Amino acid sequence: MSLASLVRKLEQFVRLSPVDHVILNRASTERVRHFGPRVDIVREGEKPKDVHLILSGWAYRYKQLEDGRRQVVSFFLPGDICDVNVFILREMDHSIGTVTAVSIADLSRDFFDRVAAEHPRIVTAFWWETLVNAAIQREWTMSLGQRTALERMAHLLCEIWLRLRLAGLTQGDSCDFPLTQGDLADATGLSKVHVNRTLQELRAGGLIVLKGKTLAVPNLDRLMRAGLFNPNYLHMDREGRQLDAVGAADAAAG
Amino acid sequence: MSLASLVRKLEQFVRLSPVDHVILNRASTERVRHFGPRVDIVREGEKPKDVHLILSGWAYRYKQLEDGRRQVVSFFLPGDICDVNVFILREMDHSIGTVTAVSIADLSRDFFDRVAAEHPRIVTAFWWETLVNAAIQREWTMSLGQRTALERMAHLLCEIWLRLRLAGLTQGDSCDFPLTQGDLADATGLSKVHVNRTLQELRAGGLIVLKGKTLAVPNLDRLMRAGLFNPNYLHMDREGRQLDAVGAADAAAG
DNA sequence: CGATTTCAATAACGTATGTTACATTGCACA
DNA sequence: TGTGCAATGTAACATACGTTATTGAAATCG
Repeated sequence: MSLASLVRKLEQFVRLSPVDHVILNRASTERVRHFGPRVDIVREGEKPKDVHLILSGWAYRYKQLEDGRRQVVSFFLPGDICDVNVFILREMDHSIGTVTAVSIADLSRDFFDRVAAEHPRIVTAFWWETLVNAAIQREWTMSLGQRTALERMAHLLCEIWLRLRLAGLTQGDSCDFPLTQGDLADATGLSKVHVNRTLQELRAGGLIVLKGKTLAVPNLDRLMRAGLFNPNYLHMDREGRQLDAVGAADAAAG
Repeated sequence: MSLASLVRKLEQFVRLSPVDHVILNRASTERVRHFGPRVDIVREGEKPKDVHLILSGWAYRYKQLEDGRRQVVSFFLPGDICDVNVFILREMDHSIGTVTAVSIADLSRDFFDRVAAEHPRIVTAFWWETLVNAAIQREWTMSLGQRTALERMAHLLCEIWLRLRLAGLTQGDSCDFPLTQGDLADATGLSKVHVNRTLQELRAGGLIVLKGKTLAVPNLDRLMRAGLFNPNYLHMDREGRQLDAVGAADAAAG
């Protein structure tokens, strides 16, 4: 639909010039594609051709073993960029599939070359995106290696919540939440049955309200404590600006 | 000691010019520091100031929970670069510690700015490094989420083996291996006891010979099968050049 | 609008891996 | 050249989570 989420997110970190806005706007309207829900956008083994910018909808990156075991290795929310500069690699080592209907803009190699030469702020912003995604992946490693099922689930929900909030996609204490328990199982490395048990436990503790495709987080602090969640790895701050300020601004705006 | 491993590795992917070599050589001799074994180089919460290039020795990145649970999220081998452009972030979200004695070269922000402007090959090579590290982190997510203890351990050993080989640090079918079972436990998310059981099982199957600080892999193919290891994620190939060619060249040279 | 499939919920039972404890080996250093 | 501490090895026991199966509730669709 729009690149509002991307701009909102990047501007938490760097101040973009009016020209930068024009550049990003053009890049995100030129080559747009639409996909249905539960469909593959990119398959492991393919030659990466473009960088994908999620304009709307949810998607995930996943890997699969020959025997069918499947791991979701990251989620893409609106405003996320799949992988800056992937096209220098020969083939994809993972697949990307949609959760909901998704609109993406394809960013070409040329686009990046031009940006690199002429728009240093955007370059910095993209490096920020790259480094944060790396940090998220490390935190998932931490979760899968050390956190219990309950902690892991709480942690994941906190992360998604904060990322949505940064993109301007939460309303008060609730948000759209299109993931099934199967998706959560693939992302947390738990069985579907145990995901169900774990969600029940979070509900019983009043930590989440999850019904249909809506998630509410009545008390983020408590959920964060349950997930041993330290938001530092999301690097949602510019010099002199704290995470709380972001949240407060959001609350005031919404 | 030297940047031979870095250059060897990068040149598997891009062909660097003589000038590029000079640039890298200067960068890696200007500001060198030495550390003892089992020491922290960087601590979570610190302001990142430089990018670190490992000249010699092994190190790891790790994260820790308040109650002490600890996860190694990646290993650094000679020739590895810790995180291109980290200095744009406000604070480290993880720590870096040494396994053995380590020599590192600190690469400054200025260095990257100059390289970006004048040495496109090096930029491409650094992007390759960045993308491969991201792919490795995803593969660890896969391992921790889906692979059994045995598969996980076999997979990790394959990965380390191939990375060492690419850096020119294997001799025939064996290599230095300074990790303790405790390190392996922190990296695989298993207990030390189960790491021991798992190594015994790999030994019993003739998949590894691990004694003292030396690892031998008598049959890489079998170890790869045991770990459900697909080397694609390491992207050890340039157009028209296959992984096998790399291995063959190495065998011939060694 | 009924038919069909997907998703969520729950129960009974199984197991891979964790925990605690202690013995043994190896290696750094006095 | 012992002596002490870290690393490895092993056993007995505990448990968090997986597996299989069944049911009901919601979406989805012809």
